[in-house]
Amino acid sequence: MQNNIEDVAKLAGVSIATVSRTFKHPDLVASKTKNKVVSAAKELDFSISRSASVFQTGQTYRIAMLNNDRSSSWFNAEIYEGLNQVFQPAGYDIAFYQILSSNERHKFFENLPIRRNVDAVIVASFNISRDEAPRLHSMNVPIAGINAIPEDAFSVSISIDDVEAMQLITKHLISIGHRDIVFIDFPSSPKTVGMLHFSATLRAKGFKRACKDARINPVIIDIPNDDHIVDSALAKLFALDHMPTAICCQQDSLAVPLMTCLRQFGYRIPEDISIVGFDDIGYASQVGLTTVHQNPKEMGATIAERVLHLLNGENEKVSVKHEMLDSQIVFRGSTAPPRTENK
Amino acid sequence: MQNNIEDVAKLAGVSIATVSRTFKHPDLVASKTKNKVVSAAKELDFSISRSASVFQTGQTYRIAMLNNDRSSSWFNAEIYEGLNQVFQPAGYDIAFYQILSSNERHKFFENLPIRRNVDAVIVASFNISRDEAPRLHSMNVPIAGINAIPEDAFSVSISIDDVEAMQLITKHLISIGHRDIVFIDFPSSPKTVGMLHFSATLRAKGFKRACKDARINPVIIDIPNDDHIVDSALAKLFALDHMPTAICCQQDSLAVPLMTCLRQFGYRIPEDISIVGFDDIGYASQVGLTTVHQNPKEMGATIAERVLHLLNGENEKVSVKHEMLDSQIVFRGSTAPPRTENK
DNA sequence: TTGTAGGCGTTATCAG
DNA sequence: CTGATAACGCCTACAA
Repeated sequence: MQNNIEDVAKLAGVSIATVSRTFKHPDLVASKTKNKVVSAAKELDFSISRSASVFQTGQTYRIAMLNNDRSSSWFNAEIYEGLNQVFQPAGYDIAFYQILSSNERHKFFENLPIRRNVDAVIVASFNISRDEAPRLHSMNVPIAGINAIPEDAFSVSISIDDVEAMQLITKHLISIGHRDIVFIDFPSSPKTVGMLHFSATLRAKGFKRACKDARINPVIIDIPNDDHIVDSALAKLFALDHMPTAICCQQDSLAVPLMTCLRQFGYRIPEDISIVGFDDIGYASQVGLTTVHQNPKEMGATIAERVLHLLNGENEKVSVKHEMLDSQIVFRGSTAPPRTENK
Repeated sequence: MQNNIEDVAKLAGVSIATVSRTFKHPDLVASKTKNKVVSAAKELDFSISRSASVFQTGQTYRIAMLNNDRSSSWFNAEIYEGLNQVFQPAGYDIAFYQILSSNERHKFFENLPIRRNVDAVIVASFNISRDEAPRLHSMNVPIAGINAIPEDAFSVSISIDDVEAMQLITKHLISIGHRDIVFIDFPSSPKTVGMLHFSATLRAKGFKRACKDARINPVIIDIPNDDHIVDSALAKLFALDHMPTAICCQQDSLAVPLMTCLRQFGYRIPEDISIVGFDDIGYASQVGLTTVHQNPKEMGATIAERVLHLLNGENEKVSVKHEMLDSQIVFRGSTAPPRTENK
């Protein structure tokens, strides 16, 4: 049904080796021969079968991306896009492996279904444990980390400093006069204890540090990370004795709708309440949210390039094994000095 | 370096055929033998090489997803997640092909690099032309459509009725008394003329129909679909003689931040302005946006299941070739009768 | 229930 | 620059 390399060879009047070379090493073939082969291929609607060549070369041209969240989360979707941008042209496919429960996690590392079936692994935003790292490395392929720890578990890695970033943006609030600040956190649910996500913990830590430095008592509101984060957050905020003058959100995806809802209830932002987020998702700039910028798409693309170098044996091109990106705060209209200053 | 099936066979004291069967057809192997093989495999850290078995069977276990937008757009990320949810457990990887320019598009269909290299193609939210359809089908694999036309170009397809949905939600505004409604559209830019996206066109059409039926002059604002949609929209709105009493947005991703910004400028929603969107992204419920619900994740999963049936030759299980989903409007707090009614 | 052996389509080696 | 041929690792008749 599908024409193979032999059919093309026959039609072009050359050997199959020449056909193969025409596509894999065009420079080794006389251009006249090349033309014959190419037009024969076109006539027969022939393309090289990746499965066959991949099998022959021993590579798989598949990359695994490991994560414990939905592939459609802002962070993952951006990472995926960055990876794909680099890997796709190089002929690699990316398989997204979602590991939700610690049970799934255990099974995954136990059986390692990707062994021999991927050329590299990208671990995105989770911390792998002391015994999982060697397990991954036993596959003998590059293991890359994006916002993942511990760094020394990876062939290459890139991350932002969640602690520092949240500390800095909290300091910003403190600098302009806020002392009544609430941090809204998504703590680990029982289901996710010991699970992969850790940025949350680090960001809370950064908030606490900034408060401690300023001798402020850190107020932290815990809400479940589900579809009702805004309702939960509002409920807990309204339950306080008084509204804080500033709110620090774990993520923009909470801060953005929270802004809308607070305004709906008559709170002016930033006059009555300042609010900051974390991530700099597209909406943040549109609604004027002060936040910490990160660019997961670029992180994905960067890591993909490094991994590609490793796969091509160009290890010397990977000058940086572990890159820690600087925190960038983006100041927009959602923060201002507290009104109480005017008293 | 990596142990192959022969090593396992040797260690387990069986033939390679038995090892192969242990993994592919466990029921054909005596459980005692199976145990030997499994433990030998575990000892040698062996897994079946997908590349090799895939090659042998002639399948590729890769699925192509074609689209003309970023893979990280809400719609695409959701579709991908739905597809992956079904395809991943079945052993298929999904490769996302982004076709941005009509030049890329032409090249893609000309060379069809995925020929022989994918087992199925998923075409998401674009219309393929009369000559592209047969080209795709010449690959002899299932071609599936999600929000794509023409329906008869696909082996299976699923879509929502963009025209009807936008018509209905516009009617809702009209029913509660609005006659001064603006539709904010992202028309085709010169770059994307003849390109893949068509929902935009259909939604605008639905709006116009509803207006026509009510003998209202449709007011349509065109803005470029870039990173500044909210600014662009606001600018054009403020440029009107007067604010409309209701705004119809092409997508929630415009409506959500627009709500925030309008509130910031003192407009009360829904008292001063009603606003509706389209998609029902996560934020829509959080900020209380009346909108048209669609669930691309589910659409992806549904199509993936149908495609899987086709791939398994279970054609009889695919009872519905082309499914048109009902439009569902979700009424939330962003719409109310216009104030002018009170006059 | 298990073993033998041929073949899947390509690439790489080596000779010409 | 081109051709012949041996792998690559697994799967599946078919035979035992």
